Amino acid sequence: MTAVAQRANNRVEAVLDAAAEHFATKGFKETTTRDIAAAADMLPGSIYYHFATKDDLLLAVYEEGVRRIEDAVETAVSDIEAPWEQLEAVMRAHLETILSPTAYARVLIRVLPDSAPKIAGQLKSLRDSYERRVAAVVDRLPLRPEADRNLLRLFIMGAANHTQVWYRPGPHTPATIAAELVRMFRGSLEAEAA
Amino acid sequence: MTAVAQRANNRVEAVLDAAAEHFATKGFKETTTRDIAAAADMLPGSIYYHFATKDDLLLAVYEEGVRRIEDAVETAVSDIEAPWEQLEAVMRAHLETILSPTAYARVLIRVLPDSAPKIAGQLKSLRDSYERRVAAVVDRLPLRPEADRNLLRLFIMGAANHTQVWYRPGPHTPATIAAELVRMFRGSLEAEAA
Amino acid sequence: MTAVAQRANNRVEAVLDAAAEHFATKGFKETTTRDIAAAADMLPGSIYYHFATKDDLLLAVYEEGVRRIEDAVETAVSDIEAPWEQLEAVMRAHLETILSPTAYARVLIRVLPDSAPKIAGQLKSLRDSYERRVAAVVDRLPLRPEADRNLLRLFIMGAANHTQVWYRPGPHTPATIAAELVRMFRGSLEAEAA
Amino acid sequence: MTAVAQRANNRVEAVLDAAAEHFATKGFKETTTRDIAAAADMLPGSIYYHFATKDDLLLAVYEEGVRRIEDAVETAVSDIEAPWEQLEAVMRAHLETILSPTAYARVLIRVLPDSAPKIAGQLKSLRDSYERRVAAVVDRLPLRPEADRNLLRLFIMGAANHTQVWYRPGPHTPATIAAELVRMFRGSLEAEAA
DNA sequence: CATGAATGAGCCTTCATTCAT
DNA sequence: CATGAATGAAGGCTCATTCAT
Repeated sequence: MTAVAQRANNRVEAVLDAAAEHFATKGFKETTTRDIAAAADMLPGSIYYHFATKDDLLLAVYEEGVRRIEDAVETAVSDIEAPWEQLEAVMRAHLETILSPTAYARVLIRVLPDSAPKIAGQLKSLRDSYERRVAAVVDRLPLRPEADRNLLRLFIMGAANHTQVWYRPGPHTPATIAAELVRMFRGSLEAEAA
Repeated sequence: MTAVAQRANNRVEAVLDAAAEHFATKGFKETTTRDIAAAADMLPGSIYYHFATKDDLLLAVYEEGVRRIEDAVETAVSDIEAPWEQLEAVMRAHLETILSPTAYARVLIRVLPDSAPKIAGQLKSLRDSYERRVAAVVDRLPLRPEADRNLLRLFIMGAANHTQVWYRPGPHTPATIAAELVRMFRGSLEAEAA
Repeated sequence: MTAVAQRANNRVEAVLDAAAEHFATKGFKETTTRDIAAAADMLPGSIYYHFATKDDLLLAVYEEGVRRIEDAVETAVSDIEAPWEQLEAVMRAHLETILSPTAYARVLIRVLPDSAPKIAGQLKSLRDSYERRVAAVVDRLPLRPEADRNLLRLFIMGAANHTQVWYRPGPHTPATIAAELVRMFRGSLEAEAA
Repeated sequence: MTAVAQRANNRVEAVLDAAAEHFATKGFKETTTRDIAAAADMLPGSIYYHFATKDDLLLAVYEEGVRRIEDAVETAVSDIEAPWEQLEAVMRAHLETILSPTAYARVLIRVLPDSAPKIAGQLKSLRDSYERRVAAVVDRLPLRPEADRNLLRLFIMGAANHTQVWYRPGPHTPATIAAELVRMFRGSLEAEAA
């Protein structure tokens, strides 16, 4: 990569970082393109050299967010075989990602797809893509016959994402929260060992 | 109440209903005062006869929303003594309220307090007020010693509120969801009977 | 009409007048909505209370322009029976209208339909409507058999509209120009009297 | 001319061709410098290596347009002596040029001088230069004493230029149109042979 | 009580132009 | 010669809010 291309990438990334940060913190509508430009140390019009519309910017942030959280999850899962331990690893990676100061994945939770009606469909697809990855892990869990696997997934995701509202650094860490979360469900739902 | 005052109230309520509906469905920023006026069958300026600002409208909706959900919970809890059954009743009332087409309480979940920075503090207080009511019910649960009561509450609320994103009328109802939700946690956390 | 409605109409007309004046003089793209607002003694946003878009404004001006020039032509033609005299009357009315300081009809000639791609079709329809009215008059002319009626109409309209580029008040008036114009074509094209 | 200078000329010509094409088709304001750059297979900034401003580009196109149409007219007129036949040859050359897909001369008709206020004077001069050449031909016509030579010229030019609006390839060609046009005026205006 | 025209700050976006490389 | 990232003024449009009636 040439020095020029390097710098170019840096600027795009700077814009993207700034956008992610603002979207995650204040919301999509609440963020102005001027906010983003200022945070990226650019002038208002300059953003549009790199992104055609504000919607496109959100889409790019979403894509990067999904890439990051899927990567994190994939890595976490890679060398774990036991289903419940796998779920815990996933939740730990999930929480670490959506609670990290790096904003991309936080946007996935904070900004609802219909904040940008024109691209709502694409945003939903991105969310779904990730959700399916998590579902695959849930699907491997050995559950008591009467358990509703679908509800389990929805409850767990709801509980996990809600941390974004209340979590502050303190005694609990993403890791301990993930452990507790999985433990609570596992206790009632795990199939009896044969 | 005089007939005139009655009519006045009707207009205020019409505005409030319209605002709640739109806030719950599209979000605060995404809703224009014109949207609300049109839905209340008024002209744009007329809203300001009843409410000084758009923020005030949101505050009023929040207040009404808290009132309603607290009422629902209070009623649900009133003649149940057993702690876990009480929690289930609370969750049932909670879900029925935030999933009901009547929009007030839905706004509590959908619209984050910092959508309106100037009144964010007041909005948070209102949310907290309700959250404390639920906490009181959680506090009565007999839990195993190692269980984290605080996390339990946050997980449950997260899981419950998340229904707003995925719930569609179908085989599950707020009642069955509440039952499942409480059952899952109870199984792992309930203290052994003496 | 109430006094209020009267004032309202006045404001709409003021906007329309200002828009017509600017469109006719500087062109559509070259005119800013701020120009129009200033000329109508309003603030930039105020125009949008009356017209949804700048395109709509152009459409309204076009409509009024067609209405005026068609009225003028209709009146001119009404009590004349002789075909060539009728054509002269039409051309006189046409020239008086497109050269008058009142700008509406001038816009029809000056602003091409594809200045506003989204409404180009509607603008063309409006032009065509008028063009057909003129064609009806041309169709009544008794011409030598070898004459091309269609070309005649196109030449006459071209010559007439071009006055907008060169005409300045002076010895010639719309009336004398119309007379000359028709005379030039009539001499070569009129069918021999039986 | 060196090979380098040759290539340089090629680039200038490419820009000019692209500009002419776009100005003629969409208008001056409606064309962006990016449109032109793209059509010339360059990057946005590169145009400015060859032309200082967008206005300069228009000026250059105008100049080339005048050069071409004057050349065409000069050639057409060169070996014809009879005045009316000369006029027909001029009109044929004129129409062929302003209707040809090669865009330079089309711009002269399509883009009004005050599209670019700063150079409007120069653009008008260029137009006038050509107009005078045509006037010289009209001046040679033997006309009846009462005919207005000036109006004749203006009518003819108006009718001819208007073809740009309505002409589509079909039964008529520039040549047949020119013939008809001159015939129509000649019939009424030609002085009686002595 | 309500109106509805008007406001004006501010938003997203465009685009001719610049300039370091 | 050409690049391409960046500029910054300006444009069309939105919308919470005001106010005379």
